[in-house]
Amino acid sequence: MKIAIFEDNQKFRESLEFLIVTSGDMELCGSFEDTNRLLQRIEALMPDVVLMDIHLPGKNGIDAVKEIKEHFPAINVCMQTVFEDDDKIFASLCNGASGYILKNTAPEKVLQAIREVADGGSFFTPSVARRVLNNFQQQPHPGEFTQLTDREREILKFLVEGMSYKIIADKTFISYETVHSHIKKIYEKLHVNSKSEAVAKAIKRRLV
Amino acid sequence: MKIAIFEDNQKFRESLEFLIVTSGDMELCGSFEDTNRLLQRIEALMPDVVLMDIHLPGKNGIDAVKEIKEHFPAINVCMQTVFEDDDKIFASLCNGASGYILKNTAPEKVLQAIREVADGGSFFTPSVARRVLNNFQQQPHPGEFTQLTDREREILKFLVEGMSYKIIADKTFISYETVHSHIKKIYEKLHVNSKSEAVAKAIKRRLV
DNA sequence: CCGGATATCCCCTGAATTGGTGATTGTTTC
DNA sequence: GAAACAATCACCAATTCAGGGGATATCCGG
Repeated sequence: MKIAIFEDNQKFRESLEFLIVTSGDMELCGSFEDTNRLLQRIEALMPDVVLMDIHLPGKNGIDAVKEIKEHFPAINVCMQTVFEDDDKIFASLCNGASGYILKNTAPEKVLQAIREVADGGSFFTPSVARRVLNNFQQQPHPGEFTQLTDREREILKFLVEGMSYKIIADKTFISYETVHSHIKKIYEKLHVNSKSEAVAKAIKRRLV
Repeated sequence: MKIAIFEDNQKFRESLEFLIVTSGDMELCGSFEDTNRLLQRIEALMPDVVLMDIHLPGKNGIDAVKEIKEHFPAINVCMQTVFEDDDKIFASLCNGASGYILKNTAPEKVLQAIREVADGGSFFTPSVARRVLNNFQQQPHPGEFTQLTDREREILKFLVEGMSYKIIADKTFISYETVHSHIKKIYEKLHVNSKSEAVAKAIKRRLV
Protein backbone atom coordinates (compact mmCIF):
# COMPACT_ATOMS: atom_id res chain seq x y z
CA MET A 1 0.00 0.00 0.00
CA LYS A 2 1.71 3.16 -1.23
CA ILE A 3 1.20 6.43 0.57
CA ALA A 4 2.09 9.97 -0.50
CA ILE A 5 2.16 12.94 1.84
CA PHE A 6 1.59 16.64 1.12
CA GLU A 7 2.32 18.68 4.18
CA ASP A 8 4.24 21.92 4.50
CA ASN A 9 5.12 21.79 8.17
CA GLN A 10 8.43 20.02 8.30
CA LYS A 11 8.13 18.61 11.82
CA PHE A 12 4.70 17.31 11.21
CA ARG A 13 5.65 15.88 7.84
CA GLU A 14 8.56 14.03 9.35
CA SER A 15 6.43 12.51 12.06
CA LEU A 16 3.95 11.36 9.45
CA GLU A 17 6.76 9.85 7.43
CA PHE A 18 7.97 8.02 10.48
CA LEU A 19 4.47 6.80 11.20
CA ILE A 20 4.08 5.40 7.72
CA VAL A 21 7.45 3.71 7.40
CA THR A 22 7.09 2.04 10.79
CA SER A 23 3.54 0.94 10.17
CA GLY A 24 4.49 -2.40 8.74
CA ASP A 25 1.94 -2.53 5.95
CA MET A 26 2.53 0.79 4.21
CA GLU A 27 5.15 2.14 1.93
CA LEU A 28 5.97 5.83 1.80
CA CYS A 29 6.27 6.58 -1.87
CA GLY A 30 6.52 10.34 -1.71
CA SER A 31 6.50 13.26 0.70
CA PHE A 32 6.20 16.87 -0.41
CA GLU A 33 5.94 20.30 1.11
CA ASP A 34 4.05 21.92 -1.74
CA THR A 35 1.70 21.10 -4.59
CA ASN A 36 3.99 22.07 -7.44
CA ARG A 37 3.87 19.70 -10.39
CA LEU A 38 1.14 17.89 -8.53
CA LEU A 39 -0.11 15.72 -11.36
CA GLN A 40 3.32 14.74 -12.60
CA ARG A 41 4.31 13.66 -9.13
CA ILE A 42 1.14 11.68 -8.65
CA GLU A 43 1.45 10.07 -12.02
CA ALA A 44 5.03 9.04 -11.35
CA LEU A 45 4.29 7.58 -7.93
CA MET A 46 0.74 6.28 -8.30
CA PRO A 47 0.07 6.11 -4.56
CA ASP A 48 -2.94 4.24 -3.22
CA VAL A 49 -3.67 6.91 -0.68
CA VAL A 50 -2.71 10.56 -0.47
CA LEU A 51 -2.55 12.39 2.83
CA MET A 52 -3.28 16.02 2.07
CA ASP A 53 -2.92 19.14 4.13
CA ILE A 54 -5.05 22.17 3.29
CA HIS A 55 -2.68 25.08 3.79
CA LEU A 56 0.01 24.44 1.21
CA PRO A 57 2.37 26.46 -0.92
CA GLY A 58 1.26 26.32 -4.52
CA LYS A 59 -2.36 25.40 -4.89
CA ASN A 60 -4.20 24.57 -1.73
CA GLY A 61 -5.12 21.07 -0.71
CA ILE A 62 -8.79 21.45 -1.53
CA ASP A 63 -8.12 22.26 -5.15
CA ALA A 64 -5.43 19.61 -5.23
CA VAL A 65 -7.96 16.94 -4.27
CA LYS A 66 -10.16 17.99 -7.13
CA GLU A 67 -7.33 17.67 -9.61
CA ILE A 68 -6.22 14.35 -8.31
CA LYS A 69 -9.70 12.87 -8.39
CA GLU A 70 -10.32 14.24 -11.85
CA HIS A 71 -7.25 12.61 -13.29
CA PHE A 72 -6.89 9.60 -11.02
CA PRO A 73 -10.28 8.73 -9.62
CA ALA A 74 -8.96 5.47 -8.16
CA ILE A 75 -6.63 7.26 -5.78
CA ASN A 76 -8.19 7.94 -2.41
CA VAL A 77 -7.38 11.12 -0.60
CA CYS A 78 -7.55 11.73 3.10
CA MET A 79 -7.41 15.31 4.30
CA GLN A 80 -5.40 16.01 7.37
CA THR A 81 -5.55 19.51 8.68
CA VAL A 82 -6.18 21.76 11.63
CA PHE A 83 -9.27 23.29 10.04
CA GLU A 84 -12.60 22.24 11.35
CA ASP A 85 -14.96 24.66 9.68
CA ASP A 86 -17.84 23.53 7.54
CA ASP A 87 -16.65 25.35 4.45
CA LYS A 88 -13.34 23.57 4.25
CA ILE A 89 -14.74 20.23 5.26
CA PHE A 90 -17.54 20.28 2.72
CA ALA A 91 -15.41 21.69 -0.04
CA SER A 92 -12.88 18.92 0.47
CA LEU A 93 -15.47 16.18 0.57
CA CYS A 94 -17.30 17.56 -2.45
CA ASN A 95 -14.04 17.62 -4.32
CA GLY A 96 -13.66 13.94 -3.68
CA ALA A 97 -11.80 13.41 -0.43
CA SER A 98 -12.63 10.11 1.23
CA GLY A 99 -11.51 10.98 4.70
CA TYR A 100 -11.03 14.01 6.88
CA ILE A 101 -9.00 13.87 10.05
CA LEU A 102 -7.69 16.58 12.30
CA LYS A 103 -4.03 16.99 13.11
CA ASN A 104 -4.55 16.12 16.75
CA THR A 105 -5.67 12.64 15.75
CA ALA A 106 -3.78 9.89 17.54
CA PRO A 107 -1.15 8.13 15.39
CA GLU A 108 -2.87 4.75 15.44
CA LYS A 109 -6.10 6.45 14.33
CA VAL A 110 -4.27 8.02 11.43
CA LEU A 111 -3.09 4.60 10.30
CA GLN A 112 -6.59 3.27 10.77
CA ALA A 113 -7.99 6.10 8.66
CA ILE A 114 -5.49 5.40 5.90
CA ARG A 115 -6.37 1.73 5.88
CA GLU A 116 -10.09 2.40 5.75
CA VAL A 117 -9.71 4.92 2.98
CA ALA A 118 -7.47 2.60 0.98
CA ASP A 119 -10.16 -0.02 1.37
CA GLY A 120 -12.82 2.13 -0.24
CA GLY A 121 -14.33 3.19 3.07
CA SER A 122 -14.37 6.60 4.66
CA PHE A 123 -13.06 7.92 7.88
CA PHE A 124 -13.94 11.10 9.67
CA THR A 125 -12.78 12.48 12.94
CA PRO A 126 -15.86 12.29 15.17
CA SER A 127 -16.35 16.04 15.29
CA VAL A 128 -16.14 16.19 11.51
CA ALA A 129 -18.55 13.29 11.21
CA ARG A 130 -20.89 15.26 13.39
CA ARG A 131 -20.73 18.24 11.09
CA VAL A 132 -21.36 16.13 8.04
CA LEU A 133 -24.26 14.57 9.85
CA ASN A 134 -25.73 17.90 10.87
CA ASN A 135 -25.58 19.11 7.34
CA PHE A 136 -27.20 15.89 6.32
CA GLN A 137 -30.02 16.13 8.79
CA GLN A 138 -30.99 19.71 8.11
CA GLN A 139 -34.38 19.27 9.60
CA PRO A 140 -37.19 20.55 7.49
CA HIS A 141 -38.63 23.50 9.36
CA PRO A 142 -41.06 21.58 11.45
CA GLY A 143 -44.52 22.39 10.30
CA GLU A 144 -43.68 23.61 6.88
CA PHE A 145 -44.28 20.31 5.17
CA THR A 146 -46.26 18.51 7.78
CA GLN A 147 -49.00 20.94 7.01
CA LEU A 148 -49.28 19.57 3.50
CA THR A 149 -51.97 16.97 3.08
CA ASP A 150 -51.15 13.59 1.57
CA ARG A 151 -52.68 14.57 -1.72
CA GLU A 152 -50.73 17.80 -1.80
CA ARG A 153 -47.49 16.04 -1.02
CA GLU A 154 -48.20 13.56 -3.78
CA ILE A 155 -48.77 16.30 -6.28
CA LEU A 156 -45.71 18.19 -5.12
CA LYS A 157 -43.67 15.08 -5.86
CA PHE A 158 -44.99 15.03 -9.38
CA LEU A 159 -44.05 18.67 -9.76
CA VAL A 160 -40.53 17.80 -8.68
CA GLU A 161 -40.43 15.20 -11.43
CA GLY A 162 -41.14 17.99 -13.85
CA MET A 163 -44.66 17.04 -14.85
CA SER A 164 -47.19 19.49 -16.19
CA TYR A 165 -50.66 19.99 -14.74
CA LYS A 166 -52.10 17.95 -17.54
CA ILE A 167 -49.81 14.97 -17.03
CA ILE A 168 -50.40 15.04 -13.30
CA ALA A 169 -54.12 15.08 -13.93
CA ASP A 170 -53.76 11.96 -16.07
CA LYS A 171 -51.48 10.21 -13.60
CA THR A 172 -53.77 10.80 -10.65
CA PHE A 173 -57.09 10.39 -12.47
CA ILE A 174 -58.35 13.75 -11.40
CA SER A 175 -59.19 16.75 -13.52
CA TYR A 176 -56.82 19.44 -14.64
CA GLU A 177 -58.67 21.94 -12.53
CA THR A 178 -58.31 19.86 -9.42
CA VAL A 179 -54.58 19.71 -9.96
CA HIS A 180 -54.69 23.44 -10.37
CA SER A 181 -56.55 23.78 -7.07
CA HIS A 182 -54.13 21.60 -5.18
CA ILE A 183 -51.17 23.47 -6.53
CA LYS A 184 -52.67 26.79 -5.58
CA LYS A 185 -53.03 25.43 -2.06
CA ILE A 186 -49.45 24.16 -2.07
CA TYR A 187 -48.09 27.53 -3.14
CA GLU A 188 -50.04 29.19 -0.41
CA LYS A 189 -48.73 26.82 2.25
CA LEU A 190 -45.12 26.96 1.08
CA HIS A 191 -45.19 30.70 0.46
CA VAL A 192 -44.06 30.41 -3.13
CA ASN A 193 -45.66 31.35 -6.40
CA SER A 194 -44.23 29.23 -9.13
CA LYS A 195 -43.51 25.64 -9.94
CA SER A 196 -39.78 26.09 -9.85
CA GLU A 197 -39.81 27.75 -6.45
CA ALA A 198 -41.98 24.99 -5.08
CA VAL A 199 -39.65 22.38 -6.54
CA ALA A 200 -36.58 24.09 -5.14
CA LYS A 201 -38.12 24.31 -1.70
CA ALA A 202 -39.32 20.73 -1.79
CA ILE A 203 -35.93 19.37 -2.69
CA LYS A 204 -33.98 21.55 -0.33
CA ARG A 205 -36.25 20.61 2.55
CA ARG A 206 -35.92 17.01 1.44
CA LEU A 207 -39.31 15.97 0.41
CA VAL A 208 -37.86 13.90 -2.34
CA MET B 1 -21.89 7.10 31.49
CA LYS B 2 -25.18 5.22 31.34
CA ILE B 3 -25.99 3.01 28.39
CA ALA B 4 -29.29 1.42 27.37
CA ILE B 5 -29.61 -1.37 24.83
CA PHE B 6 -32.47 -2.26 22.51
CA GLU B 7 -31.79 -5.49 20.72
CA ASP B 8 -34.05 -8.45 20.12
CA ASN B 9 -31.47 -11.14 19.50
CA GLN B 10 -30.76 -12.61 22.90
CA LYS B 11 -27.24 -13.82 22.21
CA PHE B 12 -26.20 -10.57 20.71
CA ARG B 13 -27.85 -8.58 23.45
CA GLU B 14 -26.02 -10.54 26.10
CA SER B 15 -22.68 -10.03 24.48
CA LEU B 16 -23.37 -6.30 24.28
CA GLU B 17 -24.30 -6.30 27.94
CA PHE B 18 -21.08 -8.05 28.76
CA LEU B 19 -19.14 -5.60 26.68
CA ILE B 20 -20.65 -2.64 28.49
CA VAL B 21 -20.34 -3.93 32.03
CA THR B 22 -16.72 -4.90 31.52
CA SER B 23 -15.80 -1.67 29.81
CA GLY B 24 -14.75 0.04 32.99
CA ASP B 25 -16.22 3.45 32.22
CA MET B 26 -19.81 2.57 31.36
CA GLU B 27 -22.83 1.54 33.30
CA LEU B 28 -25.52 -0.62 31.77
CA CYS B 29 -28.75 1.01 32.88
CA GLY B 30 -31.19 -1.01 30.81
CA SER B 31 -31.39 -3.73 28.22
CA PHE B 32 -34.55 -4.57 26.28
CA GLU B 33 -35.69 -6.86 23.54
CA ASP B 34 -38.51 -4.67 22.26
CA THR B 35 -39.61 -1.04 22.09
CA ASN B 36 -42.71 -1.34 24.23
CA ARG B 37 -43.24 1.56 26.60
CA LEU B 38 -40.19 3.13 24.99
CA LEU B 39 -40.56 6.63 26.37
CA GLN B 40 -41.43 5.51 29.90
CA ARG B 41 -38.37 3.32 29.96
CA ILE B 42 -36.13 6.05 28.65
CA GLU B 43 -37.55 8.58 31.06
CA ALA B 44 -37.03 6.27 34.01
CA LEU B 45 -33.44 5.42 33.09
CA MET B 46 -32.20 8.56 31.41
CA PRO B 47 -29.28 6.92 29.64
CA ASP B 48 -26.54 8.99 28.08
CA VAL B 49 -26.36 6.75 25.05
CA VAL B 50 -28.83 4.32 23.53
CA LEU B 51 -27.69 1.42 21.36
CA MET B 52 -30.54 0.71 19.01
CA ASP B 53 -31.20 -2.20 16.69
CA ILE B 54 -33.48 -1.69 13.68
CA HIS B 55 -35.46 -4.91 13.53
CA LEU B 56 -37.35 -4.87 16.79
CA PRO B 57 -40.67 -6.11 18.11
CA GLY B 58 -42.95 -3.18 18.72
CA LYS B 59 -42.00 -0.15 16.73
CA ASN B 60 -38.84 -0.40 14.73
CA GLY B 61 -35.60 1.22 15.73
CA ILE B 62 -35.80 3.95 13.13
CA ASP B 63 -39.07 5.28 14.47
CA ALA B 64 -37.83 4.76 17.99
CA VAL B 65 -34.91 7.12 17.36
CA LYS B 66 -37.29 9.76 16.19
CA GLU B 67 -39.37 9.50 19.34
CA ILE B 68 -36.40 9.51 21.62
CA LYS B 69 -34.85 12.57 19.98
CA GLU B 70 -38.16 14.38 20.00
CA HIS B 71 -38.64 13.92 23.71
CA PHE B 72 -35.06 13.73 24.91
CA PRO B 73 -32.85 15.57 22.45
CA ALA B 74 -29.86 15.32 24.77
CA ILE B 75 -29.76 11.55 24.56
CA ASN B 76 -27.50 10.30 21.80
CA VAL B 77 -28.47 7.24 19.86
CA CYS B 78 -26.17 4.90 18.02
CA MET B 79 -27.71 2.46 15.59
CA GLN B 80 -26.33 -1.01 15.54
CA THR B 81 -27.69 -3.29 12.90
CA VAL B 82 -26.97 -5.63 10.04
CA PHE B 83 -28.61 -3.35 7.50
CA GLU B 84 -26.39 -1.45 5.21
CA ASP B 85 -28.80 -0.02 2.67
CA ASP B 86 -29.08 3.67 2.03
CA ASP B 87 -32.73 3.89 2.97
CA LYS B 88 -32.28 2.62 6.49
CA ILE B 89 -29.05 4.50 7.04
CA PHE B 90 -30.43 7.82 5.89
CA ALA B 91 -33.75 7.39 7.63
CA SER B 92 -31.96 6.68 10.90
CA LEU B 93 -29.62 9.62 10.56
CA CYS B 94 -32.40 11.97 9.55
CA ASN B 95 -34.34 10.85 12.57
CA GLY B 96 -31.48 11.95 14.76
CA ALA B 97 -29.11 9.02 15.23
CA SER B 98 -25.55 10.12 15.97
CA GLY B 99 -23.84 6.93 14.99
CA TYR B 100 -24.38 3.93 12.79
CA ILE B 101 -22.34 0.79 13.19
CA LEU B 102 -22.76 -2.65 11.74
CA LYS B 103 -23.09 -5.74 13.85
CA ASN B 104 -19.80 -7.13 12.67
CA THR B 105 -18.00 -4.20 14.26
CA ALA B 106 -15.19 -5.24 16.57
CA PRO B 107 -16.01 -4.91 20.30
CA GLU B 108 -13.42 -2.28 21.01
CA LYS B 109 -14.78 -0.24 18.08
CA VAL B 110 -18.25 -0.47 19.55
CA LEU B 111 -16.98 0.99 22.79
CA GLN B 112 -15.15 3.63 20.88
CA ALA B 113 -18.31 4.50 18.98
CA ILE B 114 -20.29 4.79 22.20
CA ARG B 115 -17.68 7.07 23.71
CA GLU B 116 -17.58 9.31 20.65
CA VAL B 117 -21.33 9.54 20.49
CA ALA B 118 -21.63 10.28 24.20
CA ASP B 119 -19.13 13.04 23.62
CA GLY B 120 -21.26 14.76 21.04
CA GLY B 121 -19.33 13.35 18.11
CA SER B 122 -20.44 10.88 15.52
CA PHE B 123 -19.19 7.49 14.53
CA PHE B 124 -19.88 5.58 11.38
CA THR B 125 -18.65 2.25 10.22
CA PRO B 126 -16.36 3.07 7.28
CA SER B 127 -18.71 1.60 4.69
CA VAL B 128 -21.57 3.62 6.13
CA ALA B 129 -19.43 6.72 6.19
CA ARG B 130 -18.74 6.08 2.55
CA ARG B 131 -22.44 5.97 1.77
CA VAL B 132 -23.11 9.14 3.65
CA LEU B 133 -20.25 10.71 1.79
CA ASN B 134 -21.47 9.52 -1.58
CA ASN B 135 -24.87 10.93 -0.93
CA PHE B 136 -23.13 14.11 0.05
CA GLN B 137 -21.02 14.25 -3.05
CA GLN B 138 -23.63 13.07 -5.50
CA GLN B 139 -21.31 13.12 -8.43
CA PRO B 140 -22.60 15.28 -11.20
CA HIS B 141 -22.73 12.91 -14.14
CA PRO B 142 -19.41 13.87 -15.58
CA GLY B 143 -20.06 16.09 -18.52
CA GLU B 144 -23.61 16.96 -17.74
CA PHE B 145 -22.89 20.18 -16.01
CA THR B 146 -19.36 20.76 -17.07
CA GLN B 147 -20.76 21.33 -20.51
CA LEU B 148 -22.70 24.35 -19.33
CA THR B 149 -20.98 27.62 -19.99
CA ASP B 150 -20.41 30.12 -17.21
CA ARG B 151 -23.24 32.25 -18.43
CA GLU B 152 -25.57 29.30 -18.58
CA ARG B 153 -24.65 28.17 -15.13
CA GLU B 154 -25.24 31.65 -13.85
CA ILE B 155 -28.68 31.77 -15.36
CA LEU B 156 -29.50 28.31 -14.13
CA LYS B 157 -28.75 29.51 -10.64
CA PHE B 158 -31.23 32.32 -11.04
CA LEU B 159 -33.81 29.83 -12.22
CA VAL B 160 -33.23 27.82 -9.08
CA GLU B 161 -33.93 30.94 -7.07
CA GLY B 162 -37.29 31.09 -8.74
CA MET B 163 -36.75 34.15 -10.89
CA SER B 164 -38.64 34.85 -14.09
CA TYR B 165 -37.05 35.55 -17.45
CA LYS B 166 -37.74 39.22 -17.00
CA ILE B 167 -36.14 39.48 -13.57
CA ILE B 168 -33.12 37.55 -14.78
CA ALA B 169 -32.80 39.90 -17.72
CA ASP B 170 -32.75 42.85 -15.34
CA LYS B 171 -30.30 41.22 -12.95
CA THR B 172 -27.85 40.33 -15.68
CA PHE B 173 -28.30 43.44 -17.82
CA ILE B 174 -29.13 41.47 -20.93
CA SER B 175 -32.32 41.39 -22.89
CA TYR B 176 -35.28 39.17 -22.23
CA GLU B 177 -34.68 37.41 -25.51
CA THR B 178 -31.11 36.60 -24.62
CA VAL B 179 -32.24 35.02 -21.38
CA HIS B 180 -34.69 33.07 -23.45
CA SER B 181 -31.88 31.90 -25.71
CA HIS B 182 -29.66 30.82 -22.86
CA ILE B 183 -32.46 28.90 -21.23
CA LYS B 184 -33.27 27.12 -24.46
CA LYS B 185 -29.65 26.08 -24.63
CA ILE B 186 -29.67 24.93 -21.01
CA TYR B 187 -32.75 22.79 -21.57
CA GLU B 188 -31.15 21.24 -24.57
CA LYS B 189 -27.96 20.41 -22.71
CA LEU B 190 -29.72 19.04 -19.65
CA HIS B 191 -32.33 17.19 -21.68
CA VAL B 192 -35.23 18.84 -19.93
CA ASN B 193 -38.02 21.03 -21.16
CA SER B 194 -39.25 23.10 -18.31
CA LYS B 195 -37.97 25.33 -15.56
CA SER B 196 -38.98 22.96 -12.83
CA GLU B 197 -37.19 20.02 -14.39
CA ALA B 198 -34.09 22.10 -14.85
CA VAL B 199 -34.28 23.26 -11.26
CA ALA B 200 -34.78 19.73 -9.98
CA LYS B 201 -31.84 18.48 -11.97
CA ALA B 202 -29.65 21.38 -10.95
CA ILE B 203 -30.31 20.88 -7.27
CA LYS B 204 -30.04 17.13 -7.33
CA ARG B 205 -26.76 17.32 -9.20
CA ARG B 206 -25.53 19.93 -6.75
CA LEU B 207 -25.27 23.10 -8.67
CA VAL B 208 -26.61 25.12 -5.80
C1' DC C 1 -76.10 18.99 13.34
C1' DC C 2 -72.65 22.52 12.33
C1' DG C 3 -68.05 24.28 11.17
C1' DG C 4 -63.69 23.16 9.34
C1' DA C 5 -60.69 20.74 6.61
C1' DT C 6 -60.06 18.03 2.40
C1' DA C 7 -60.83 16.68 -2.20
C1' DT C 8 -63.05 17.28 -6.19
C1' DC C 9 -64.59 20.14 -10.11
C1' DC C 10 -65.49 24.59 -13.17
C1' DC C 11 -64.53 29.32 -15.59
C1' DC C 12 -61.86 33.29 -16.86
C1' DT C 13 -57.98 36.38 -17.79
C1' DG C 14 -53.55 38.01 -18.14
C1' DA C 15 -48.94 36.78 -17.79
C1' DA C 16 -45.19 33.63 -18.43
C1' DT C 17 -43.03 29.95 -20.67
C1' DT C 18 -41.65 27.00 -24.58
C1' DG C 19 -40.06 25.94 -29.21
C1' DG C 20 -39.24 27.25 -33.70
C1' DT C 21 -36.20 30.06 -36.99
C1' DG C 22 -33.32 33.44 -37.64
C1' DA C 23 -28.94 37.10 -37.25
C1' DT C 24 -24.69 39.45 -35.52
C1' DT C 25 -20.40 39.78 -33.12
C1' DG C 26 -16.41 38.07 -31.03
C1' DT C 27 -13.12 34.24 -29.64
C1' DT C 28 -11.01 30.08 -29.97
C1' DT C 29 -9.46 26.26 -32.40
C1' DC C 30 -7.75 23.58 -36.07
C1' DG D 1 -8.81 31.49 -42.90
C1' DA D 2 -12.71 28.53 -42.01
C1' DA D 3 -15.33 26.19 -38.61
C1' DA D 4 -17.09 25.98 -34.10
C1' DC D 5 -18.70 28.00 -30.24
C1' DA D 6 -20.31 31.65 -27.05
C1' DA D 7 -23.08 35.52 -26.20
C1' DT D 8 -26.13 38.70 -27.70
C1' DC D 9 -30.72 40.07 -29.75
C1' DA D 10 -35.39 39.46 -32.41
C1' DC D 11 -40.18 37.72 -33.82
C1' DC D 12 -43.98 34.49 -33.65
C1' DA D 13 -47.26 30.82 -32.35
C1' DA D 14 -48.86 27.60 -29.15
C1' DT D 15 -49.06 26.10 -24.65
C1' DT D 16 -48.88 26.43 -19.79
C1' DC D 17 -49.24 28.77 -15.48
C1' DA D 18 -50.92 31.78 -11.69
C1' DG D 19 -54.40 34.01 -9.31
C1' DG D 20 -59.05 35.34 -8.90
C1' DG D 21 -63.62 33.92 -8.57
C1' DG D 22 -66.90 29.96 -7.45
C1' DA D 23 -69.38 25.06 -6.42
C1' DT D 24 -70.13 20.19 -4.36
C1' DA D 25 -69.40 16.25 -1.43
C1' DT D 26 -67.32 13.89 2.38
C1' DC D 27 -65.60 13.20 6.80
C1' DC D 28 -64.55 14.30 11.47
C1' DG D 29 -64.97 16.25 16.00
C1' DG D 30 -67.68 18.70 19.29
